[in-house]
Amino acid sequence: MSHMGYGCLMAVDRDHVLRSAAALLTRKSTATMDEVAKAAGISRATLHRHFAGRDALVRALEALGIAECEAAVDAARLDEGAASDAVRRMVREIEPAAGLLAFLYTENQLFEGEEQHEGWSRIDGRIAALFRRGQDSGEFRIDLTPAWLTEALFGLLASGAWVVQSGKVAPNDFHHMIVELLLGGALRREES
Amino acid sequence: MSHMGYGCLMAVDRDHVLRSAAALLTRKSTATMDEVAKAAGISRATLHRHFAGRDALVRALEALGIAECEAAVDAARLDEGAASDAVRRMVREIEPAAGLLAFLYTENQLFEGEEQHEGWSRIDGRIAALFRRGQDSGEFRIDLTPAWLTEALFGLLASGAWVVQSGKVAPNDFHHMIVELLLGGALRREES
DNA sequence: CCCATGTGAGACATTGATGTCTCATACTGG
DNA sequence: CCAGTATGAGACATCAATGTCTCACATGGG
Repeated sequence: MSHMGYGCLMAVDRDHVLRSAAALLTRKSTATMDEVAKAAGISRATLHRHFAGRDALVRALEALGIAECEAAVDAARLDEGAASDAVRRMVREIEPAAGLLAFLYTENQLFEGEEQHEGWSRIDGRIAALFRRGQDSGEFRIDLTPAWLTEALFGLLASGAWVVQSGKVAPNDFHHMIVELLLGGALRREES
Repeated sequence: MSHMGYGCLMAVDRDHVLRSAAALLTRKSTATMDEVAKAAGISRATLHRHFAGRDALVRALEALGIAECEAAVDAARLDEGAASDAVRRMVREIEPAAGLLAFLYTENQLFEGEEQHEGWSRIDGRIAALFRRGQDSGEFRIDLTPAWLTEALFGLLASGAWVVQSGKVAPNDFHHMIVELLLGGALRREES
């Protein structure tokens, strides 16, 4: 059926375009629609048929980022085992999306007055709940609020993505850098 | 003398415009030149007489940020006393400029191909040297590189500025949040 | 074979920000 | 009072990105 074929093809292409745009905008956040189209291997006309304008593209990327974040949070099983292990699993799962996250992180600074997507609130809530669980179990310190720890996590993910992209640190160190700084800090531990 | 008066007045006004622009762009990084002018209480023509274009304005803001950072680093006396105390002093000194830093932090993501200002390299180097000193003295752990700790510090400063601006945490908690997370991490300490 | 549909290429107008210019006005020092 | 100067207001051109449209081509199914 033409309708079936149409829908499937569009979906596949749309996803491919979205991935290409994410990869490009992660590196150059001011890329033109022409550049985005070229990066995806399609013409600007076709790009505009998929996403009616740059705004729609960014919104779609935001939705993709939210979906990947939520999937990562699901896969990390935040309510199982030690809270610190859950944090490690989460960073591990979210690492492939760190570049996209970094792009959306700065892009969100533009959405000044507008309310942010509901999906972010949900993800923020789930991660904050994990930090709160760690505090209740005595694993995490209580003088750093869950809200701040959540924000700091996203900030460190963005910083990590950029510092890896700039070549200052090896991609393999990404997970260790983020997790160890977030959980353990820079000070040397006496124990262990 | 007209020349004297001219120079002095320009300098004062220029600094005032720069501060206003920094305050506005910290909140709305995409503000128009008209908005910047209005925020400074001058006309767009006069703004353009001080800074020939948005690019020049951003460069001037970058120079201001570098100057304030360097002054903060100087005032913090990074090579005196315990490294962790030096970090605390530095964050304390740099806190007033955190908003401007956050703006420049995202703005630098646009300068893709271009080489960054030499001033940043100097500041990065001085801060990285502090972390290295802390490692050499056994105060800091050695598995987190000074380069990463430096980048993470700037990332946390930007995150802290935004989270305070959004009202999610109190401004008074800024210093404690940044320093304690950077130095101690989220895990509870057994000692002390 | 023929038609439908997606696509690429390009022309064209629009829009928003910006750079530039002129002119009238207010102030300041001599 | 007068000259010099900075300023504000606004007009105007420019420029880049974008939205929109048309047309030709290819491909795939009936």
